[in-house]
Amino acid sequence: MTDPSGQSPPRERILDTAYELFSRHGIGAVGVDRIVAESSVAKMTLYRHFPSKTELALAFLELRERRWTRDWLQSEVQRLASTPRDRLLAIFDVFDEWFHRPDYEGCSFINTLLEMRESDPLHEAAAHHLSVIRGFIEDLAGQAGVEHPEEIAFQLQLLMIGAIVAAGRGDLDAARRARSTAELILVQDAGV
Amino acid sequence: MTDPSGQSPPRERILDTAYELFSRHGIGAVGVDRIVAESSVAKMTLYRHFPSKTELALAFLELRERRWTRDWLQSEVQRLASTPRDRLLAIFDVFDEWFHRPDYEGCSFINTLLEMRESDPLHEAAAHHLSVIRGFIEDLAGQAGVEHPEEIAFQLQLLMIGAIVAAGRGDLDAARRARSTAELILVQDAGV
DNA sequence: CGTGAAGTATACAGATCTGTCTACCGTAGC
DNA sequence: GCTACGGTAGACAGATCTGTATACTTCACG
Repeated sequence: MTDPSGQSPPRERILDTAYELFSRHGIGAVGVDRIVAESSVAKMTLYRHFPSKTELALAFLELRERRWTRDWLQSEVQRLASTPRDRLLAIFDVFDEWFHRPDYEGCSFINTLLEMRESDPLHEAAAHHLSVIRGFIEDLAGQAGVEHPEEIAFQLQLLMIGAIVAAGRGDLDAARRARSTAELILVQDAGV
Repeated sequence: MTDPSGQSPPRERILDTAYELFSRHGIGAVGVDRIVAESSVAKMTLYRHFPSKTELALAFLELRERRWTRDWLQSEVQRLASTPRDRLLAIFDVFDEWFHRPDYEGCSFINTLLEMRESDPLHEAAAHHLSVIRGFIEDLAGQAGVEHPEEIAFQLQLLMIGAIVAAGRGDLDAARRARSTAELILVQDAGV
């Protein structure tokens, strides 16, 4: 993991630094030079491991999916609730905690999707990572035995995205409020 | 309006061009030089009317509120439906047409909110213009006699924002689908 | 007239960005 | 010991961006 001098290997340091900076400030707003400086690495080393900034950003989005989507969101949802149905609602409890962090950074997938033009590989990648999240919700909905898992997942993700943007505007209680509409959606499906 | 040679005054041409480019490509992605070129104006003329690019972008957001929020969204909603309650739902019909346009450009307020860092005047301005839209929805909700107009407006705007981002990802039917949850929210309020 | 304001055309300063090039260093493995 | 490779340090090319400076034209208005 770490070499004798106590440092992680260069590729790992680069990606870690890119993760911190890209997720906090956005991909476009962070230059390669800053990543090089803050990861204490030579510029040539970065370009040896990642042929372009775009490739580095794609690796960042992959890492974001592992750390944010899987190791945080999915993991917390499963920790907080035990039944699939409760877990669908727990998404909004997890979001509530997230929004209230003093260093709330927003969703890199939404930010990247909107920052990059269509046909940009980063735009496509962000869209993909968002659809992975929807797949996760759809799985939960399926396990919960709802009538139309795809539809439920779509509607819940609308609320999640709306809440994330609202939180970026300063509505820190957006998740708590979105949760009540999420409940409504689940009740409605059960009633059909 | 137009001078003898058939051209609008320079300030108007600049703002029109900025409107087209900023709303389609985002503020950060469009340089002052391109606006200068496409509005057939000298660079000094632009900086005579707008002291900085930020001021020009603020004027663009104001214009966006007039053209998009007032002259298009509000106007279409009132044209399509006659009762306040129907008008709340008509928002999503108007969005449906919007999303299906081949040149769907997204919401400049959301884009700017996420593109600019907090404390940036453009971030604040975008947040303001979004709250104006929520005020419009809240007014309609009040006229519709719902129990909690502020809450209804908040929830409907969550759906609107979620649908706009989903449309940016390619879900062109996001508005039509969001509409059904909007109906649910209104029914729920009526039932309390 | 003739004066001053507004517009034009263009060059330029200064910053920043991505990506490349060169020269050097340390070390692991043969 | 030598070689090959990964990393370092820093300069640099070339593009792009905001904003300014300069010199010329046009035209309304007193």
